[in-house]
Amino acid sequence: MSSGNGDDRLSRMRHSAAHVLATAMLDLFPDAELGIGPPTDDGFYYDFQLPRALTPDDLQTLETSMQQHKDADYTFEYSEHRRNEALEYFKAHNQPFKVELINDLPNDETISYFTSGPFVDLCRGPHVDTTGDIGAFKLLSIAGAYWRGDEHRPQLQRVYGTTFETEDELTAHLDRLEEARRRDHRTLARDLDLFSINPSVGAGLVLWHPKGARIRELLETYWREEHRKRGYDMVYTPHIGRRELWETSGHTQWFADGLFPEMELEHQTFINKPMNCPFHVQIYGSQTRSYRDLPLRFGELGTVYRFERSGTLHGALRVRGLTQDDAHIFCRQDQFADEVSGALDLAKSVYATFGFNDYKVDLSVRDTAGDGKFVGSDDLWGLAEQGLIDALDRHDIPYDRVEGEAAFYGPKIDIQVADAIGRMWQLTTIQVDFNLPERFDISYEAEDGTRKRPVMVHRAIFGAMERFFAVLTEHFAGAFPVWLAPVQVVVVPIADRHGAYCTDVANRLIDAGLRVEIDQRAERMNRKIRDAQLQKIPYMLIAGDRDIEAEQVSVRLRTGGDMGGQSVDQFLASVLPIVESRDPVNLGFSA
RNA sequence: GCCCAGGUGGCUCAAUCGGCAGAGCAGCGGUUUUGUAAACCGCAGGUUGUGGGUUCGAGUCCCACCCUGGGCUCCA
Repeated sequence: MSSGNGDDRLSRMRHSAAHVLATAMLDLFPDAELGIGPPTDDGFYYDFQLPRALTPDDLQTLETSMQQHKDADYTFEYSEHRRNEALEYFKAHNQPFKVELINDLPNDETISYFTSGPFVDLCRGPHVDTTGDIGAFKLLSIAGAYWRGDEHRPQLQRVYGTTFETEDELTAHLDRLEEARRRDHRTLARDLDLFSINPSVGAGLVLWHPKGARIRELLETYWREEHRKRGYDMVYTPHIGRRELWETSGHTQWFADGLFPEMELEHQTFINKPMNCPFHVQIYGSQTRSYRDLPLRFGELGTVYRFERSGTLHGALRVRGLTQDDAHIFCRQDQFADEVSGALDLAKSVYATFGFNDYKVDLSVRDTAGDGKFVGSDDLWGLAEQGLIDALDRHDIPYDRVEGEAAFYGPKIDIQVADAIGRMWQLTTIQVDFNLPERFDISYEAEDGTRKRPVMVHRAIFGAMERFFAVLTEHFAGAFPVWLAPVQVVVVPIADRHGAYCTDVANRLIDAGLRVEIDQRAERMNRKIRDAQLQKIPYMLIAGDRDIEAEQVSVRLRTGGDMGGQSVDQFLASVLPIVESRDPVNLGFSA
């Protein structure tokens, strides 16, 4: 079945390829039990229960067999069947998963098969006409997957593959996968000495090395500047706090799975904070607030700890200790749409700074079912949702409404950005919360002298420093913009006798505020250039006899190319403006 | 957590049937003083993830644990 994936020709091909994969699998293992085999966004998979674990060699065997079934050019034939007949057929063929699927189909649903040569599958279609119409295909990987995504059900072996109309398109897709591997932040982090994750420290806990830390510091400075401009006040709060605080906030109830174990100290129980909000609420509550004070915007780069299951950890993208670029805005009900709008504005401005030109917005709301996953009254949820919609409309931002994905305390806007090779990353989240103010009983004194409840907006723009840094690393493939590059310039003396001149050049650049290294190693210039290239240092300034004679340096860019001789002042005049403007791509020279 | 695949100097990898743990890069020492992506010679570097077991003998076989990776959202 391909619902939700479109019925276009490519999806039909992929869905059909999944059937051919199952055909080949039954050749290899006649006893294979079939799960499901749908098309996906860029390929297809099929799940199987098999007598033994698949090996990478099996993929080759399966591909060869698939090619034979494709060449046989079987017609995909559609047929309809009565429920009893279908149940008997799949029972007789020892396909318990198919039997379960049929049993779960609504009574009025038509039960249909698609037959292609020797293979019959319970399937709604659609398919291409014949197996020969499946384009260029390739099997990619084997993975475990629970039947119906439920960890309490049997685990099947999933084979992933992909299909494109032509060999060229398939090759291009495989090249994209290769490009993604080349950009992997875990590899780049080691090669560029940015951060490490060390089992003796703990899984999911990031150690920032000097170069990574330098980038983080620059990101944080930028973040603080942007927030101060927009009326945020910075706060700091501790890493641990009393458990009661989290009981009040609801985290011990609603977020229990994510909490690190408790610590007992002098008859009090503490936990590592999984979120910063209760602390910020305490700061709000530390004095009587007037309607005139609102909105109050408290920002913090707050490090929180969340227990993530070991299998879900991934480099710096998914970790157990993360620093949220968090803020909580306390405002009046009539202000919160403005505040959400302001946060959207900030997000757009931040994306532009990093060259993220494309993004997608989800509005996550409650299930209509509700089913006890959410707290708070219907009225408040309705108000919150309307405020988010108003803010999105004000920016003319299109969005998808996602039912059931709201936070337990309120609806939210999530933004995914597309990186340089088109992959989507969830960064920003903006959440309205009528619940915490209630639970912590915070208020402000209104114009009419009554006590009123403020509304809280939680929001993170980068999301978390660890994750954002990983995304940037992959987005830029390690070639960070000049303003972020840990080392912006390396000065390369051609021979030892040029060392003093190079030191002088480097000092002038450092005085101008650039991050500079001199490569004084007893290596040839070619080697120094190669190493600087591999470190993706934006500028190499080379100086030998000719340069000293002309009181110049020879400029080389990491993008390749000798820019020729320049005076240090000329060089600074090209580079300083792009550092100042935080240009995401420009190196300041036309190559 | 679960399934599968892995874990051998800092990194990338080798080691036949269970029989002396090896190479390149990085590092260190020396020689070379160089014009736009890797100079040359040498040295050092290991409790093979951890713990246990089998064996005359374990990187290799068995058990447990830890960590890393691919997945566990797409529902005929």
